[in-house]
Amino acid sequence: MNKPPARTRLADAAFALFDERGYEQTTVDDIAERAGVGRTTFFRHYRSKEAVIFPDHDRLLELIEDRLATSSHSTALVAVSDAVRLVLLHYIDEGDLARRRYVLTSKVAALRDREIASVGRYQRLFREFIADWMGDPTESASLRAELMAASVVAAHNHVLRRWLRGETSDPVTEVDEAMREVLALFPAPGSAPEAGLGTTVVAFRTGQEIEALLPELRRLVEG
Amino acid sequence: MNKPPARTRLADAAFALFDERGYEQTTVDDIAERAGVGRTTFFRHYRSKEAVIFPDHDRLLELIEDRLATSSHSTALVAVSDAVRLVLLHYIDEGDLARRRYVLTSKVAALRDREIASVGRYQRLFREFIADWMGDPTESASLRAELMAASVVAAHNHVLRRWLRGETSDPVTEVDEAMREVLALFPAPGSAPEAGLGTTVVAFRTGQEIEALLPELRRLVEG
DNA sequence: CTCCAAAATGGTACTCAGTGCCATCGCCTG
DNA sequence: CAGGCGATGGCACTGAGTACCATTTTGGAG
Repeated sequence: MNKPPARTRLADAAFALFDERGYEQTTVDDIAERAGVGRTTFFRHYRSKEAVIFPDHDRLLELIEDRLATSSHSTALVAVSDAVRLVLLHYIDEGDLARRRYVLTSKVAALRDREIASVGRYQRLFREFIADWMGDPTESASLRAELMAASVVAAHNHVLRRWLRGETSDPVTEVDEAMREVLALFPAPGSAPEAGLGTTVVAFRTGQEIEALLPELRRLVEG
Repeated sequence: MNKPPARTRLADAAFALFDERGYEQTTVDDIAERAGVGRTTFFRHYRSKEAVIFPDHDRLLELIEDRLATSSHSTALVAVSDAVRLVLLHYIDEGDLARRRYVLTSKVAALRDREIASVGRYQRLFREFIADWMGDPTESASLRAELMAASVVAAHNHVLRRWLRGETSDPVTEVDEAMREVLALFPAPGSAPEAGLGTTVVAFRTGQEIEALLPELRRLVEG
């Protein structure tokens, strides 16, 4: 009966203690002691106390980066959807562990902040990728890239949280739907004018009659 | 010639030292010493080393909360735009200080994370406010609230960063424009049908003639 | 099985952020 | 002058994270 490797024992001990006493009330020494290991060994396996809870955040970043890298200009949006699905699937694979982490991050402000910061890095990747893809250095394009990245990440988080809370049993389908909804918000650049297929939607509020707006509408449509 | 208050001296000393040696290379003792005060006094004025750089993040949160609170159902979106403008104006008021902070957060990962976490709190406020405003507990509405909040915050950050980098001299106009663009992404639910005062016009870019769209436009306007 | 080298481990001492406590100083008021 | 009060400074403590070194364990190669 071989012991499980130290890394695993440490993670188990950490989560157990966090459940028992709370995150702040648990010291690294406590964790190491319960894992039957020296304090030094803890820091050798996990960069920090927080890192026990978010062990493979870096790997996840690489996963996204790789998926985005292997895409052509025409498949960019597919790559984005794929990358998002990849992240979601990673959490689902973790199963119970992800849910325990969620409980912790919901309670402990420091951990919530850390999580948000991680998400910020994902978002940055998406933003840069989308901006590159658009290729248009215009300020308006840049804003659109920012909005799109934010929406993509928000959609993912939304579905992920639903799954973590046990509000859905089919998160993958849901995230695909959510991504479709997000991408629908942002008209594919160039596709509408050229083919007459795409749809650009602009909404504003006014007191005027529809007929009074027709000239402006014509301008919008006919460019 | 009275000295400026300790709080100010501490902030000055901190920024000066961060510029000279970098953030991590500066200890709280260094800051206190240069400010000519005891270490205890530092922590009395700023909760942490990071807090010297983000002093009124809490006040900013309250500012947003207050502005959102003083709004009726029909002025919800105005409140959101206002709150965003409020935050932007706060940074602009800070002037050079905000720019120095930006330089720091661009260089130091820990500070960038902290900043992102702060933004996450703003976003949460907006998300909850928008969700309440929509009132619709549907999963689809919930997703839309999330997307909208993320977009609102992203738009603000986009313009703010442009101003911080000196890429615009009229950020307020830009943020208003950006907000209009964001709100245009999300068709206002129920606003058109209810009063007959406001008119929500939706313009599609499409291959069809405008006249062919009139029936649909009427339907949207007249509910 | 033995021996050796590399990897993993444990211990110790250190820096630094952050907290708690208590004594002190300056200043204002009655 | 006495008393109070807020701001300060010093001091000791906890706990995270780092650096270094000695020791043990492990996994091959012979």
